Amino acid sequence: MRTHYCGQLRAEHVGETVTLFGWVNSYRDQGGVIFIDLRDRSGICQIVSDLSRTPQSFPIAESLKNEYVIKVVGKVSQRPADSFNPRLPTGEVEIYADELELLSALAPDEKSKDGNDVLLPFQVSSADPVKEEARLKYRYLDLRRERMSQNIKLRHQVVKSIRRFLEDQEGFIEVETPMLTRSTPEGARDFLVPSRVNPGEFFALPQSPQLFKQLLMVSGFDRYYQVARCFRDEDLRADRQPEFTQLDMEMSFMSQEEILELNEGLVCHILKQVKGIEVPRPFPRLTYAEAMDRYGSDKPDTRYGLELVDVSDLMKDSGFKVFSGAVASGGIVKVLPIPGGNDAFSNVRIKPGGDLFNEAASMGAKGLAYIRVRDDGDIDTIGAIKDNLSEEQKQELLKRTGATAGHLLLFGAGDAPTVNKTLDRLRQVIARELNLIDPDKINLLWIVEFPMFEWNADENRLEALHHPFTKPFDEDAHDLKTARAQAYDLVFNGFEVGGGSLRIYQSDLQQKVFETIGLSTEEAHNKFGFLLEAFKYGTPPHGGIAYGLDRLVMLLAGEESIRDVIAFPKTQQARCLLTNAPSGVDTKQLKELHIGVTQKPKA
RNA sequence: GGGAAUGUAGCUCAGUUGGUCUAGAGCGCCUGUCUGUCGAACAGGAGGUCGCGAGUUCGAAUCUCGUCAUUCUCGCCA
Repeated sequence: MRTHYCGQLRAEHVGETVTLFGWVNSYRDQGGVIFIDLRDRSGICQIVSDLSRTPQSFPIAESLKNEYVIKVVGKVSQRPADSFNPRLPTGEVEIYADELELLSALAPDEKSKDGNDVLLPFQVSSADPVKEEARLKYRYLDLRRERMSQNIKLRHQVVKSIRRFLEDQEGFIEVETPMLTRSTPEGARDFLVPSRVNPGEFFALPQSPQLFKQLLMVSGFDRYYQVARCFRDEDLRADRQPEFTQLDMEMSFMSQEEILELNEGLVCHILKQVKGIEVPRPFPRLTYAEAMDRYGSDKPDTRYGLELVDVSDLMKDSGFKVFSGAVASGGIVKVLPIPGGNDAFSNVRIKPGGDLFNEAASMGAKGLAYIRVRDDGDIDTIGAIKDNLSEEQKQELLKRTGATAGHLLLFGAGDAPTVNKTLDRLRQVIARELNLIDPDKINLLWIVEFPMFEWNADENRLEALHHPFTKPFDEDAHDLKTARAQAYDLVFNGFEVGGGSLRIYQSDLQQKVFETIGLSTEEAHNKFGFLLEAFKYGTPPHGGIAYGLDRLVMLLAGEESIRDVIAFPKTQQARCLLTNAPSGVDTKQLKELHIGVTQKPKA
């Protein structure tokens, strides 16, 4: 029976006989004495087998290799003073192996000639980078490595601290909701699951437990939470997987203010418990309008400045047609002022074909105008701008953008969404290049007062920005088209880690919202009939929030992809390299499900 | 669906304008030496379908086209 984890042993254990189990992390044969670094999930400790002191374990010690699984029984000893290892928490002690038992060796390499070679796809005990393909194929080995092991343990700590806070401190009740549910309209594509029992019909995997958690409020649970798996069949990104985890919450009888306050408490609790970090409260807030104005984004990274400046009014009468034309056709002109940008960014990079130009173009910008402020305070730019800028306009521009010698001003001109997207992107690219981002900083802020709706040009209609159950501010309810929603997003260093809203609980208001997005009563009943029905029987005012747990843990772990905080993630092609899912299935299975497939699966 | 990067030994990479490349290095692996190492050291050794398939060429890791995989990204997605 194991008596300790490897990483627990300290000087206080000297003299005790311990039994350890673990993997050989590294192995150093000195001839007459062999050192083994034994690893388990808690850490590493040094095992010694000595020809003179522990002759009975020596032959086995000699036969060990990295990643063998062994059992060790031995006495904890103080290390000789000159061989302490300060890099290991257990570095003051070592265990003399009275007994060594090999529990599991490595299989020999098939290509080995004498059958002696063993082969690991990559080194477990080293932090050297390994290509992601190999890491995913041999994920169980990748998870043995320090980095991933830490990340998964951190994830556990985060979830644990969430449960403690919500359950013990705030009285939340965890309720599970179905994984087999019905296809939801709006939003992302569903993963469908055929029903054998109901030929021709399909379940959908939940994109989120949204409707169920509202029903739980109708049921009177008052405070619900769930660590919920969600599924969306959309293309992947570094921060998007087809299955991901939300911390899902819903509360009754609380105002937006109260909900935000409780959630600040939650997030602070997590940071304190997991990282030992105190974050000042209340978190800063930005309205959606202000965030778009100052940063061009509803999830701005506020760890650095580089704020945008709207100069539409200044440029509307400009002789430079790109600017005046943009304003005349209802668009805007905004500036990204970059201190020191004059030296840092060459014209080649800004002009067509340059990387900054390409960044802008990828977001839909047609061009990238610029002004350089020289050391003597005069400006450099293309003739078309310079010739059409009066001295007053020039001075006003410099004043408003705060531009001084050495500044580079990058301009976005056109429709507001494109300008904002473009300058938001450039802002991020440039901040990274100029090292303006302090990686140790944690900036949390709420974005509030989202608009209820957003124009969908493709479908030529208004669309709910959050979802159609979001409650407008009471004072805005008379004109829903322009109303602000009681919705909020939590932004963490430029990532949206959470978002939620108060929900509509009056059917007449809900009806009006459906009308506004062009949803007929009949359609609404087809899609959400069960929810609307539920609301007939006494519905508490309620609201909630959902956190992207993977993103939150990613940020806390300092990783750049949620794949690095998910034990078994998918590749960007939505495949699992470990199990080789998805795969074709037997025609027998398909027949039972009443499914015909028109496409042959990949071999 | 579009754009981009990458793919050479188990891993990480180098490989110039196509020509001693009969493809190298570090780590790992194998054999050996060594009684205080801890990124062990030292000596020796094995290990390659240059992702795959066509093409150009006297000659291709290198050029062209296609294809597959991994990643980033636009669209998409809250």
